[in-house]
Amino acid sequence: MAQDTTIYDIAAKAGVSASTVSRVINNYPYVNKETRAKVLKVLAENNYVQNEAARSLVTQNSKMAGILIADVRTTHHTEGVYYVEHEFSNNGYSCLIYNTGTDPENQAKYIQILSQRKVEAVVLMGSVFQNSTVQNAIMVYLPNTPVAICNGYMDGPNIYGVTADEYGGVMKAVKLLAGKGRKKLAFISNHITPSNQSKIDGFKDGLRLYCNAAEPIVMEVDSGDILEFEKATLQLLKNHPDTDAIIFSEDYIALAGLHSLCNIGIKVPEQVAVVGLNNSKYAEISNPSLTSIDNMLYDTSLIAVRNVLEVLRGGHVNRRMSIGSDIVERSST
Amino acid sequence: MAQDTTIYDIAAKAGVSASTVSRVINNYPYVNKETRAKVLKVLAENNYVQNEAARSLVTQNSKMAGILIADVRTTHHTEGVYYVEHEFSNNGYSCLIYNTGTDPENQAKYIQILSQRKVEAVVLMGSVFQNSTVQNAIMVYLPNTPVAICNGYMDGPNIYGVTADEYGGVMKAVKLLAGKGRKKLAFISNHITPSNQSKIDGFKDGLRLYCNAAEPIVMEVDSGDILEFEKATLQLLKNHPDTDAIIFSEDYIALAGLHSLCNIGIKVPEQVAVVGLNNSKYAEISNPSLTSIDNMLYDTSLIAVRNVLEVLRGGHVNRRMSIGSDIVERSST
DNA sequence: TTGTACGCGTTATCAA
DNA sequence: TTGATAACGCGTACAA
Repeated sequence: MAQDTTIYDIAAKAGVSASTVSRVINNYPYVNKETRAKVLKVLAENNYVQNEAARSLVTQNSKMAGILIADVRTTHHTEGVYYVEHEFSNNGYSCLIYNTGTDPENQAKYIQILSQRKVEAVVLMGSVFQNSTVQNAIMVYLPNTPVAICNGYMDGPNIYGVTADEYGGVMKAVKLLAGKGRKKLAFISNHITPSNQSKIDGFKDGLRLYCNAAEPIVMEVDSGDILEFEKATLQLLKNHPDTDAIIFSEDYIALAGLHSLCNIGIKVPEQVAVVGLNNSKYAEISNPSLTSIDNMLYDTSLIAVRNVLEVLRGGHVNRRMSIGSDIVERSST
Repeated sequence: MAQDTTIYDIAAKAGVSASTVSRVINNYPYVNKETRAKVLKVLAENNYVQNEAARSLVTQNSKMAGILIADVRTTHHTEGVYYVEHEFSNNGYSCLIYNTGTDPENQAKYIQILSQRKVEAVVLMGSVFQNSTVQNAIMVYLPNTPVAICNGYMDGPNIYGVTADEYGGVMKAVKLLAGKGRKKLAFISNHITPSNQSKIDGFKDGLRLYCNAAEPIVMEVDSGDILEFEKATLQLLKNHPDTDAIIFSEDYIALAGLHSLCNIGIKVPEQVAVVGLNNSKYAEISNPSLTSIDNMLYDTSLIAVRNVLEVLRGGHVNRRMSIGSDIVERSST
């Protein structure tokens, strides 16, 4: 905040009224050509910029959108933030971003903050936001604001979910591994979100279908420390030495697993096959490169933004969308 | 935007005036205890939330900060965004984030947008923003707003730079490699930013000091495609088959290099040592784990925010700060 | 084609 | 301790 020049200052210097200045700024048709030129000149000379707070107040639209993410550092949704911000930006919206953590109460707090900031649309990055506390906060504080949730679904007249079929993706991975003769498959997951739960379900159902209903070995490790996943991998092999394939709930932890396997001299994929999930950019440059289930982050993110933008335009959008999820085979299987 | 309840609605329901409601909301002292209780009750019953736009307009402070980053997907500053947002949030500020790309004109455009949104502080993530176009835009559009630049420096009364000593960090790496008997060192860099330039300078001066002024082999690859860096690594070895150590300007491209070396059967570190830069979380789980120069992203990000927050509090802050940069040795050297 | 007057939802200054 | 009233900077009927 400074010695900001207002439309009144401009008006005075141009010898017109404030409303005329406003008309010029907003490209109103019926303004005298010379008047417009004169005002534009003064506007430029003074580096005038509109005060968005004032504009918002009278027009009742903030041209702001909100992005909520648990933690930009650790979730693969980080890249999604780029697509979402970029698309909003291209449509004239500025994005407020918040790292909310995984606690529903805390997440709900940010829903309220978004309402306070009068954002016109919201995108929730990831299924961590798929919980009743958040759902309720939306009902109370943002009942008329289109809210999209990436990789999740919640019931609500203004909530638009778009999910990747991770359940089916993991099943495909199981099928692939079974087809390659793997007998003893395991699954290692981090923090249980709805998304991770459906991956686990896909794993179990996959075993039933493709592995003669072999007993599902599933490890859940709820930790932010990557070392814990290296330990878990080793522990898994200690408990089940005949494991010949491991599917991880995320590429990042698959890489950690790969690292610990390599450390104890286990050959990948000869002895143990490894599958990640996200198809992140790190999967293709790891050693060995990582076979990964692609949960279509790019597509789900983009569809999420476009859905809320379409709703803002008054269009109709399906409240629940899902897209297929493929597997990208590389050297680790 | 909806059927928002205002302080007038609350006032009416509580049987008091709007100003009293405002006083309660803002915790003014001289309000009758029972009046306050009554107002608070009505406030809660109606899920009242303040309109920030209106508040901003009269108080002349937006409680918003701006974060500019070239591309959250591809710069290692992504993690910095977390620290910056988190710290701002803890101090009551909401963060507007924009992906600006590397074109100075475009970056400057966002400076203007930030001014329009009346942000109270700005953090620029990375030395890509260290250019005269941005510097000038700040002078014109944000002359009184504290601006911090992470890993860079620009002259200006309200610009606060904090850099890691990457020059010295790379020199240390050269020293380490020379100490291990490496004779033929090379450096591969991506897009030339001021930061990358100083890394290259450190490389050259390091060779002069520790490698008997060996001729510096430097490759610059300006591409967003990671495959180009794999190719560059192979090309380097073709042109200089006796290369026995490569320093990369970032971990991510070092990992790509590692991958291509591995692919053609070159042993790391036996035949070629590899050093990355950033000390990212991927360095410790790669195969082999990656020796990396730590440019203190956590520290520089946090110092950047804290500097602008301190300025907002009226405190004095050095406009130019630098912190040491260490090397973390792992299996790749 | 232009200017006047009012309102957006708050906080701040007065008087009472 | 409380309530009018006037800003904050802008957009927009309405009148001219």
